[in-house]
Amino acid sequence: MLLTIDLESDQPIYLQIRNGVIGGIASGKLANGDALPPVRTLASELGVNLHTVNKAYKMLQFDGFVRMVRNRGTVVSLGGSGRGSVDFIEAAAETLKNTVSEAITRSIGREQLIELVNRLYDETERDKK
Amino acid sequence: MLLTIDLESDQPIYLQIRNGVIGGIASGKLANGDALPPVRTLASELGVNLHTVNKAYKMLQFDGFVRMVRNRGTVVSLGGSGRGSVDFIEAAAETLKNTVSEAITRSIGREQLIELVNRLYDETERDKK
DNA sequence: TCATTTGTTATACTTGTTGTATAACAAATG
DNA sequence: CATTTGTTATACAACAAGTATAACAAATGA
Repeated sequence: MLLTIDLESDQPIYLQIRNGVIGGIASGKLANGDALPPVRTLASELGVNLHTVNKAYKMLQFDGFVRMVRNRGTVVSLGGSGRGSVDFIEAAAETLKNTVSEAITRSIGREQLIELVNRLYDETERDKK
Repeated sequence: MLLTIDLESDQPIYLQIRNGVIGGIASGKLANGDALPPVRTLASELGVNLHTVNKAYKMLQFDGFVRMVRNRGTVVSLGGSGRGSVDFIEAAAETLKNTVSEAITRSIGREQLIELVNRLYDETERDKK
């Protein structure tokens, strides 16, 4: 199974799908040119509605991870247009800002967060190439 | 003004208030024992409803940042009980996981994210002590 | 004693988001 | 010409966010 979702999660299903695909690309399980399952197929496998998968795919397309072509399917397609890496860094800074603030109030030093970042890189890239 | 909020943000107002207070503590603008404005006062200053502020304060209390006492107000109170630092690290890992995945797909190396973490620590702690 | 302050609780309403359910449409393929 | 696959359009239910009011409870101070 390419993806699993957690209906109990506080994270919306369509975001879980989106993030799962991005995780698959990051870990090398999905490579440029690979086809994703058709929206109806994945929806059926996950037990959710077609629109929920479609929303995730469209977001991935908007962010430049895939291309959707009617009748041909949805294919991993990096390097095209889409939301740029500059935008990403800014968004990441916004997210991390809160994490850092809370870490400081809990006396968690930067070394610990940096160690966490390193660990997550290692875990994600472990099986890659 | 202790806090500013952005009504256009995709982040809920009560979270902006919560995060703003945590940011104030992290940066030293708010110290242990400092009183926060009464819910009605802050609500009026921000132009939002009393319940929105109350929700933020309750969350801060739940996470161990403040104590609310009827008729006495809401006071910064670190070090008590509340959600622990272990929980925080786990939550941070969950959040960072997606950021790291997306960074990898965009060929953003760990050095860049680590640099970002360092920058955010510096900016937050700049005026502290 | 009594008004004030401050958090607490309760009810109701509006708006937007998430997710489902159906159906039909459009283009490429075999 | 049927099939596949994404697209578009409604409609509906459930929930979250935010507002609006009102009343309650406990401590403080005049």
